[in-house]
Amino acid sequence: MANNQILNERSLQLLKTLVERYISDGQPVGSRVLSKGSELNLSPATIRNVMADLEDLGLVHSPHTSAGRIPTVSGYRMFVDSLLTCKPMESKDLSRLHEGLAAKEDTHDVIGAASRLLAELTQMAGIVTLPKRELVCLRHVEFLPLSNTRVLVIFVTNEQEVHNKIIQTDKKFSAAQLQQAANFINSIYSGRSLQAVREAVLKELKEDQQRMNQGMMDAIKIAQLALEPNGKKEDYVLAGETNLMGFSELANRDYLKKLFEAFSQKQSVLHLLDQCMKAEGVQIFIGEESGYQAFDQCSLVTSSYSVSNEVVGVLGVIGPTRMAYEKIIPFVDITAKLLGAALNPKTVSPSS
Amino acid sequence: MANNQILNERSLQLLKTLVERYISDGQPVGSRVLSKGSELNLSPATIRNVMADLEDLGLVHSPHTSAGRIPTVSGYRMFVDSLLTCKPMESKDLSRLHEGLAAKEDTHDVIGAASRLLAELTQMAGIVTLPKRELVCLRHVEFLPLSNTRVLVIFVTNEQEVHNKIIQTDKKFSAAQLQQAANFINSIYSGRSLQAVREAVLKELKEDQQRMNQGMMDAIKIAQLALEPNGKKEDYVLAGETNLMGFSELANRDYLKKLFEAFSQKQSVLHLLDQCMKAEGVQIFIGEESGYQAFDQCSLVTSSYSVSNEVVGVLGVIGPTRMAYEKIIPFVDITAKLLGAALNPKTVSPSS
DNA sequence: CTTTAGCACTCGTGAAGACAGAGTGCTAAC
DNA sequence: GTTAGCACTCTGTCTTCACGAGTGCTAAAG
Repeated sequence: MANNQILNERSLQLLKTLVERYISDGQPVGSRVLSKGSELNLSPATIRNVMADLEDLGLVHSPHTSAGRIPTVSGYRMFVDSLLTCKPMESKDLSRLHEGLAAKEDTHDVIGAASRLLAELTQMAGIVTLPKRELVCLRHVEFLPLSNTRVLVIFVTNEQEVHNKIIQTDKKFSAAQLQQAANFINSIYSGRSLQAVREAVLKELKEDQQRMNQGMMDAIKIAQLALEPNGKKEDYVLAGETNLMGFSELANRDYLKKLFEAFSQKQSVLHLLDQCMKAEGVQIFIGEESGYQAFDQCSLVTSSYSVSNEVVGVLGVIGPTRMAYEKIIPFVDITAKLLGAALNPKTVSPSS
Repeated sequence: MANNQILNERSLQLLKTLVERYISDGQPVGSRVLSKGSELNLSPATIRNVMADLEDLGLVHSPHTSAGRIPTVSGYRMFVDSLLTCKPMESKDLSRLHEGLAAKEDTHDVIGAASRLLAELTQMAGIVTLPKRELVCLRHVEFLPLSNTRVLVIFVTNEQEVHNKIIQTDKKFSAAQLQQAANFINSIYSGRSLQAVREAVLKELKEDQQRMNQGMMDAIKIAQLALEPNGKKEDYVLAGETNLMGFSELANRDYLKKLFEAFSQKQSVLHLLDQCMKAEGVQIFIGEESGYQAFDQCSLVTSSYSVSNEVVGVLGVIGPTRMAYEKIIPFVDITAKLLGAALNPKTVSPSS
């Protein structure tokens, strides 16, 4: 009965116009409007038959007997995967995007700007993960003594980012000793990616202990502690969450609460975004597909972004399942590319 | 008619129980419950007379003819200022607060923890401003060359905080020159408050140009740029905003949207908190008193917090006007003191 | 076999009316 | 000054009713 064969050209065409119609109006679509709205000249009665088939296949459903149909998650999925015709971005938006991402000093500022632009131009929520630190080059490191055996580690990556953490060493070092250690690390490892440095340091620790003097040993040990995968996991910058409060389909107070709690918990969002990181190109979660209750009324359109051909983060847009996918998808895609470009290290300063 | 004389002991007592009752039940309070609920043995009819007086004075009002009374902003104000009997904190909460603030490495972690505790223990929203940087001691500064004439400035304050910014110098410096400049600044100014350093630097620039060699001049100039009041204004950490979505009096979707927009705009919130900074001790804004539409359904209970007897920030709780002031006020007060203590610089490491 | 017209049926919405409950203001008595 | 009593008012809830929209089914037409 629910044979796929039944999905002939005509049914698909009707599903497409139904979804488009529902996205633009937000009302369940009845057979009458569909009859007039579609190119095919079919009577409402015929359409009703087709709709019944689509309903059997789980692509649409009726909120109640005498309402029109609305797409189910599978319906949206089919629409997005095979029926959608993307619209090019409006040039107004494109130039807004360009100017918004230009002329930002700090990486964090660029990320924040991207997030805000995503929100502003879609009128939904924008989200951008901070670029993965691992793949970024070490430029300079600094160790400062705190009380007892605690050491403040500052490292500068790429051009402009500064990170810091506090480590516990197993013995007490003076400022001078730490300075020396930092000099040593800088001279050897500066310019390599953090990941590469960590691996090199671990290798040193295992293999070549004989060859080194005490100072070098200390330096390596401190470096090893400093580079330990950070407790602070990846993070993201969210913007325009409040836009989501305007959508009637998300208007339920309890649901909104859950959603916003998920945003501030961060953890489930990060997990979702992590999945998107693996896939190249635009990735879409529709409604329940995300697997998180808090998002089952939302869709998430994401794309990973890259710096020097290496995927370092994800950005996206969160909105109600009823969103204008045909505009959002190319928009997210382009924004990801522009962000990657904006983050690309500029002419690196000569190191003297 | 609206003579203050009319506010005799009994009226005040009734206003007090009315407010208490309304705070605990959330329902307009009628003369019958008030008659039973108050110590004074008065009939409902008498109470109605008193209520009419209170209404004339603008301390209570009726949502409609046949509902009870609810306090107005002035009513709350009078309650808070002269009628309130504070309850001591529950020891359970107190110990939760102690343990929650202890054992945090980073200043930012402490602030975050404080904010989360405020939210958790009150079931409303907690807010804490980052400590003012101005009054904090410079410990170490570092200059790194970027491309062209841009210099990355890193400074470490107190024990554990690291800040950074990028400045434009008027000529190009080599890494070595910058290193020298940093050494110079560190040796002279380390240990003084940022504000003091800025003043000293400006003074040097104006007065003693003759006495210095080129290197010192450069160092001072760079320092001056680095210490320029930062574009990044003060900031705050908010927690538990989502708790606010649970209150029926804030349940209006448009209002919630405005409120959350104000939170992410930050600017009006910062302005409010700034006012609280000036006043010692607990400060309260009830409803419209804040002067911001977005908060006219909310109350804000704040207290400034101090490090080494110097006010450096503000913390507080945001909730509906109908909140348990008698518990919240001492709670905010104590939290502020504990936060101040937790931020107090511990035994500073010998700078050997 | 597919498409269409016709019709009875269902469901949600909004207006209108009835009614109980809560609380008031006023008046007159204590 | 305080209280009891009473008429009045307003809200919230429930029911009823009519309406509109849209369906599913059946039977006729192509």
